[in-house]
Amino acid sequence: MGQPATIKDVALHAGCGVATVSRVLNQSGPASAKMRERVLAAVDELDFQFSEVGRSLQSSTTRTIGCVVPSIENPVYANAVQGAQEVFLNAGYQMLLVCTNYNPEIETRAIRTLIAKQVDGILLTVADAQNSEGLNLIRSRQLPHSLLFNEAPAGQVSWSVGDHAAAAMVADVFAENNHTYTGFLALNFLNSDRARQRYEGFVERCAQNEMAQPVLLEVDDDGLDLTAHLKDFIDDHPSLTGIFASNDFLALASIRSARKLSIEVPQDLSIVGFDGIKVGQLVEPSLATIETVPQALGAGASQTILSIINGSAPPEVPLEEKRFSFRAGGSLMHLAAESEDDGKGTAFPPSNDPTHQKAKSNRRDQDEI
Amino acid sequence: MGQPATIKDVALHAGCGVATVSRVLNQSGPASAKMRERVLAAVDELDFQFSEVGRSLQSSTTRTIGCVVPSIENPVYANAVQGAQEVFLNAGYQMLLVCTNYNPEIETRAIRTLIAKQVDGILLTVADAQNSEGLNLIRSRQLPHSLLFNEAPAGQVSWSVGDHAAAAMVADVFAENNHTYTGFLALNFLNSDRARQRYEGFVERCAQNEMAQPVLLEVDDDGLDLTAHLKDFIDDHPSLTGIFASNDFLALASIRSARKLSIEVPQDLSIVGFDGIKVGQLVEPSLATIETVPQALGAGASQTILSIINGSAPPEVPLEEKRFSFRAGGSLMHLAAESEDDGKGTAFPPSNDPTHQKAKSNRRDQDEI
DNA sequence: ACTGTGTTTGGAAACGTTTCCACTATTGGG
DNA sequence: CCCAATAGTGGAAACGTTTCCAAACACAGT
Repeated sequence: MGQPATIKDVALHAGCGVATVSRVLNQSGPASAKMRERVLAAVDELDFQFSEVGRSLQSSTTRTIGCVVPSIENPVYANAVQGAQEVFLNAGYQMLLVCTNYNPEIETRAIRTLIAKQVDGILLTVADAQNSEGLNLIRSRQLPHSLLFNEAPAGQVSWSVGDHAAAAMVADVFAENNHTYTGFLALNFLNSDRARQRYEGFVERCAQNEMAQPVLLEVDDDGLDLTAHLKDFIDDHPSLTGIFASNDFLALASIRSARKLSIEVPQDLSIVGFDGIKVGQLVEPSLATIETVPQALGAGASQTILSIINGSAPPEVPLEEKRFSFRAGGSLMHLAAESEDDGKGTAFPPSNDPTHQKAKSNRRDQDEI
Repeated sequence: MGQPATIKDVALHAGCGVATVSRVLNQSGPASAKMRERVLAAVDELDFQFSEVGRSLQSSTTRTIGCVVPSIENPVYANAVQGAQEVFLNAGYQMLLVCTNYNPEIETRAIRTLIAKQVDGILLTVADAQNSEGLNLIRSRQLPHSLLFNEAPAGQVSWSVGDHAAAAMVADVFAENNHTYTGFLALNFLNSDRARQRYEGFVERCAQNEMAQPVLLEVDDDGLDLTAHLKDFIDDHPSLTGIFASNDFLALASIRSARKLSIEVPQDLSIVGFDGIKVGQLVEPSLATIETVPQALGAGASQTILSIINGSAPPEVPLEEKRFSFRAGGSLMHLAAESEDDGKGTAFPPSNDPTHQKAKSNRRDQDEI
């Protein structure tokens, strides 16, 4: 059998018109028992299956959603995409996935192709939400869509972590633990508006907490060897007691580099990460970090799109408190009240990590440590 | 503007026939300069873009590839999918992604839908390659496809790690380090033919190396708390000196559980993982593991599909030696030649991990440790 | 001026589906 | 026994594209 059977072949085989076949198979109209049987037999015989392409042309709907993210090597995006995929699949949609590698050109081209393929909606994380050609295309075609991880420009919906506030929470945590001199460690600072927002949130709140202005350390290579960078950084800023890494991998790499430099974490240096990836809880010391819920964000954004498509009420974006929380961990140390530059404070008992403990900005949840 | 413009609208606007528009835009035939200009102006005016749906119907090609994997939360699959996606995108194809969650029913339904959508090829990792309804559908339609991570049944191509041989290498490594009593730790043993093959390869080579028959420990929950399991396991088999975990997350979780039970890794217990995920090198002790190249496998499998589509020569699947290697790490200890059950052997210097070092089956590459 | 060549052009069919509409049986009631 | 409903059926148009083919046109050489 060469080409797959079409509805015409079935009609021919069953000795009826194509309309009848369509009605029987879609149960969309009357059909005698006799006809139904003959059609079903022919379908069975020919191994017939409707072509969604023909169907799409006629119905101008493809049951397909586009999904554009920077990368799925990052477990945060992987989780979000997985959550989205699941929601879509349950609703009878499949997902076209494009990874842009933070490259705006790929981003634009991909979105253009998705539009040409007439996807019913697009879920996307763009490099820069303020200035995205692809996003403009989507908007001008009024295609159902939702932003994910991007802060929405105006009064638009967006399923983002709340990077600004989360980073501010990190500043609070540092303050509660008497850290004054901190650094901010970022990768890909230029390409990502998310890293920038974390930086801003952190800096602002540090100022409010009367801490020193955080020092920015920007690394460019994706490799894991931060040792040289870290050494320079510490040498230049010897009074530093804590580093906020803009994601957990950077945080883990910092811990490892510190170890190589004989800097003890957390005794000599505290590290706080961002994202809350799974392995953070498996390592020693466990990683203090901002825990996020990427899967829930992905699922929520998908539901937003689905509700736009079928005109139902879109889900509410949860409050910030539901989107992130501080996860305590052994990589952060509580300093003595009068912070010393070289402050070896209270020993941190190993393997003591009250996982998933929340910090409210104005309380000191870490007291018992 | 309500509905998007079609080629007819453009023709009308430019005062010509649709054939001319098609020729101009596709540069697929002659057109006078005047006509070209008018058409281009109309396109600009109407913001016209071809509909891939109409095009697909006419050309019976969709420039879309289906990709079916168990999950992308697992970084191994995430890497592979990313590698595949990149190759496809460069070749002008987009990728429909479905995650099956190891559920054969979802797998079958997804493949059926992909076929209906007339994808030009399918890249897939099935739960059980010997017995996959979806795979049979694909085969009977002669759709270009390639297996990924599955061992191919007969003389078919398959981009797999070589689980059997890789697990055998782990047995060799244990033997070279004088471990005799080992255990095999698996998650999802029932749903995955990959875990089974690793187990078999490990068991067979252990026998060849005159080691004891490995003890099987199967865990079912995806949570990270192996402590109870591990305690029972060690209590039941006190002579155990090494555990082969069927993936790196399990290995890391084991290390953490061991720490909670005051079992020192590697002094009291050696752990070897499988996959070679990035974080394995960031933790202390660093994880001894089988390093794999998921991205390369994903890319290779994609190229296989593309070459089937356009009739060119398919790429060769690399030799097993290129697909995995042993990565030494601090979680594996070299025991004294006469292995003792409680053998506290030579101390393992912390932070000594010759990363990415290969072990040939018949040599003792670990000598210098 | 007219034929022959070569270049542009547009009409129409085809791809696989759904759906409207008109047509033919079938049935029930008078 | 006839008429009016009604259930069942199939032809045809439409969706947006490409491509075949015939028609129209321009132009050079006689």
